[in-house]
Amino acid sequence: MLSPEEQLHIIASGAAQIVPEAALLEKLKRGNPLNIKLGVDPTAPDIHLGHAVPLRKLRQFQDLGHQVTLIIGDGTALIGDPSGRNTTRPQLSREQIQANAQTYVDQAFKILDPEKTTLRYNSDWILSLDMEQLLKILANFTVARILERDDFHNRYTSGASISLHEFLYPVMQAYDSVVIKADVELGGTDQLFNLLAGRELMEKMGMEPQVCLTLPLLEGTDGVKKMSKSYGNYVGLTDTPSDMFGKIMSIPDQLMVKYYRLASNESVEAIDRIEEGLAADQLHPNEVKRALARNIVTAYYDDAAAQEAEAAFDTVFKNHGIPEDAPEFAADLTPNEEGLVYLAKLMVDAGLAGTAGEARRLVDGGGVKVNGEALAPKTYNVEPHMLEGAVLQVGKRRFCRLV
RNA sequence: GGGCGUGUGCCCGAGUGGUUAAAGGGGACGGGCUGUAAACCCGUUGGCUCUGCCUACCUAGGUUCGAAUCCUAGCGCGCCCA
Repeated sequence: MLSPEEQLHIIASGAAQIVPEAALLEKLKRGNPLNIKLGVDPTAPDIHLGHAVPLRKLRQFQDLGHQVTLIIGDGTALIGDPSGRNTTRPQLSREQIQANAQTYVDQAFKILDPEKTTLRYNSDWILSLDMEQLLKILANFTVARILERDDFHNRYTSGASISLHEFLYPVMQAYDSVVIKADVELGGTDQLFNLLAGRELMEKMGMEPQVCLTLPLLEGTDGVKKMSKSYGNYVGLTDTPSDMFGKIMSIPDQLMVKYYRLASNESVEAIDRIEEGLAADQLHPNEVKRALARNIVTAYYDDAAAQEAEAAFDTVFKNHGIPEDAPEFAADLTPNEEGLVYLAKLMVDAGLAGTAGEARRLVDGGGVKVNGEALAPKTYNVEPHMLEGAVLQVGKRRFCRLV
């Protein structure tokens, strides 16, 4: 068992803020397993590394001997978290919520230790509250307090609508903490208000308040915007090992340590050394990034998969070879009257280009290769024998084997 | 309910009757350099077997030889008044 101070060092790694840190140390010093809470909205069916950040932090707590309560917010989802929104969220149907929750849980247990995880659905207690109980809870909050929230404040002052039920979201999330008697609650930095509401409510209801731990938002592979499916800059937990490896290799160098802390399985001690090594120019960034990519692939698959992914990566990008798992396409090589095959259309059919015009432009830009040989500009029609069993390549990463 | 304004390509944003498939920027994609990073340089960015044709500047009509540009109505958005 690590000392409370050592535990705190690990817990604080990568965290944005711990409110209040002293209280967390106090709790750790008692030596009992703490109850760590994370509430999730069952709205996002595919999880990516960004969603996984708090899950990884929970896992660290588990590895330190603590217990986790994962709350599926199927009750609060009926409200829809107004965080960061400037409009009211659509309310999801019960069936949709149920399906999303299951997908989420399946993926979450790739990270969490099931032995130390309690799974709760907050509809169990939220939807059975009677009016008397609800009023008692609501009496602990003031309108002014709730309006302090940035998003509510902005919407209120700008004249946008706020439905009354949205006011209840932070209250219900806070009530979750009361029900499960949370010691610590995790969330993104945008969740701080909700987490603090939990702290306040517990205190007002005569309980020891929870500690709030926020985690930074993880930037996506572009290194600028937060990781999100809609920005197309995400690394999905169910991505293939090769994709996962390649996407991680493409992140900007400055993000490597952050990814290590928030998205990898590496020990905090080792990450501290890597950070120092990079700062002192003693470690080569490319080696560090490779190790990071291996680590993350290993976390979601295994060692062998990581090695294969790295080898495939080298084949394509270091040795400019052709990957073994290139998708195959049964091309129609029937020539036209001139005895040629219109390549631009074929590329569209094979999924290598969106339109024939784009394919033509790619050819003109020198981005299209047949068996590793770049086509000359204007080569939109080629002789059929050139394509038989050939490998078509667009750019560095798109391949297609014709069969 | 009344008044004013605004609506352009993936996004922002010029253009205000005629070489306009629409300046400029961002993003994205391709090439070079490299560590598939960043930075930098170059190119592309409506569709089509393309020296041409077709479709486009919110939608529907209209004026005109000719409209993204003018007119009318509708829709969306913004501001002001009630």
